[in-house]
Amino acid sequence: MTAATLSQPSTVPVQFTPRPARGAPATLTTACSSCHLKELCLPCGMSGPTVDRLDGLRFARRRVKAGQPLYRAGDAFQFIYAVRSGTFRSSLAAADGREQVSGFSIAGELLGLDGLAQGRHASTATALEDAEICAIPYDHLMELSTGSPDLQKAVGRLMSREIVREHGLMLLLGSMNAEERLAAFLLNVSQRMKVRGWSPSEFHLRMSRAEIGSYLGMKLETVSRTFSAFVQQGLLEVDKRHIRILDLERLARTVESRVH
Amino acid sequence: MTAATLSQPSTVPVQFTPRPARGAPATLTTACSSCHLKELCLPCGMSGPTVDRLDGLRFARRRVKAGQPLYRAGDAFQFIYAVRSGTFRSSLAAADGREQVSGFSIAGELLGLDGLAQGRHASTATALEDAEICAIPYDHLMELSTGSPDLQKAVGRLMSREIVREHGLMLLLGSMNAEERLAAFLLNVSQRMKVRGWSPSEFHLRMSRAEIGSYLGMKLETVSRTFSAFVQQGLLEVDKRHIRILDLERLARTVESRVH
DNA sequence: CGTTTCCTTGACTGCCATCAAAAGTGGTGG
DNA sequence: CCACCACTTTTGATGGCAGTCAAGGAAACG
Repeated sequence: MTAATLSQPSTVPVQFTPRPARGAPATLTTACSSCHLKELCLPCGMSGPTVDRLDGLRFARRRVKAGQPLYRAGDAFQFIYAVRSGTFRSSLAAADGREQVSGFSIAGELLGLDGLAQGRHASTATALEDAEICAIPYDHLMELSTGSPDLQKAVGRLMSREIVREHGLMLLLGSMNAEERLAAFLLNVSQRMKVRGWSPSEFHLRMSRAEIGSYLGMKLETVSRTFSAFVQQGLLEVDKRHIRILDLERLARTVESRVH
Repeated sequence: MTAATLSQPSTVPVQFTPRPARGAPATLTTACSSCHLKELCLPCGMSGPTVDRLDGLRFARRRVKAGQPLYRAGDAFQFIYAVRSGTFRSSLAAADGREQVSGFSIAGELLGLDGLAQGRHASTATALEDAEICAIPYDHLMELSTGSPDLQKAVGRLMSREIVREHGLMLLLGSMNAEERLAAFLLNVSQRMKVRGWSPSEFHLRMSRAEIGSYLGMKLETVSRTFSAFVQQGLLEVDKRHIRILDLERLARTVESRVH
């Protein structure tokens, strides 16, 4: 529920893209059932036979170089993308040119679902480091799921998951102060690292202070100051973008420490 | 992308509700094709034959009294709801008990899609005035759409629309000041009124200043002050919850007037 | 008619944005 | 190797917007 001028990219000159195949000219094809990321991409209770069914779906793999867009706001919606490696930043542009980061995606996560509503992507997704993705043709996925209630439900859950994710961000943006925001961000990153089998207490952030700030609704200086405050409180060790969480529990309490 | 503690209602004691049929014991059933709201509920390019197909779907109508919940966070997800009349407030609860309004729904709009991801609703929907809704069994809708690519796509678009809506709210919460927020809110209400054939320049708000503030991420006093400021600037006439927009265009410029 | 809830307005405070400067980092080419 | 540049990050000083606390009035309710 916001002014149309904010949420619609429709005022932007349409950039229809029969996109020059960025990266690989010959696209590899892969099968989901043999992918080592399958529990991450499709964790919504998809069981054996349903995953097998997914193998009817052959999709393209593509490389995206650091700084390159995977898709842009206004691009025609064709694919949903699964990140195989690397990190992406999704951002929204307001009518006046302001831009805001709306999310980060790492290996095993999906992006691009926002394009379905309008037939065009509402956001721009940019690689923060060299990355590799699976491009899943949405039409094809729909065909496959016709007649497969399981798959159909799984796709629905994927979309709903995105809605729930944004719910959390709204809570954050609407009612938290700087320390709570950054703590929530770090805990979230930590948990996603953990799910992937990487260390939940020590990781390398791929995004700048400014990008974190844009995502969390605060200025880059405030992000930096808040990192420093956490270090002083003994919660973190920070070396530029390398983070080590020293006291996860106290960090978690920070999020809920609305004094009032 | 936020801490799990924020977005998950899973820490809340499960409130499974074989809900006492609130309202009507005997549920009326209706057909979509004869509903005067059908262009509002399902505006995503659903054409004649597809709507006819919807008529295989018979669903319950239910009345909800002002102040009563339609569903609560944690309730098992069964239905998506179409508002026939009245207004609903959706709200999220953080782990520490803080609550935040995540949206308002008026006649012709859908709600409840957030429950799909977890099989339980993530938010609570409460009637702000006496209301009437259609409860559409999600399982049944899925069955119907199996074998109907059109209907399937339409459902997908509905979900995506919700994602895009939340995008707009994120932009608002992340980067606007008080005047911009309230202006964006009023413009949004105005447009939704217009779509429904009601006056876009004069309407009655069903929610309190506190609820508007919660939704926009500001305190009720600030909402009140900002209303007063708009009145002084000659943008609005305000009589409690009755609003008349005097200068829509200048109000729209307010939203984009990031001085910067 | 009393009680409660909602709204408005005022005074003060505090958090974070803004402006500014300096140090650190990485890449490029002489 | 080092000079040079562009960019990121950190830290300090200051100011403004909105939060907080408080009080009074208006409307709604039982």
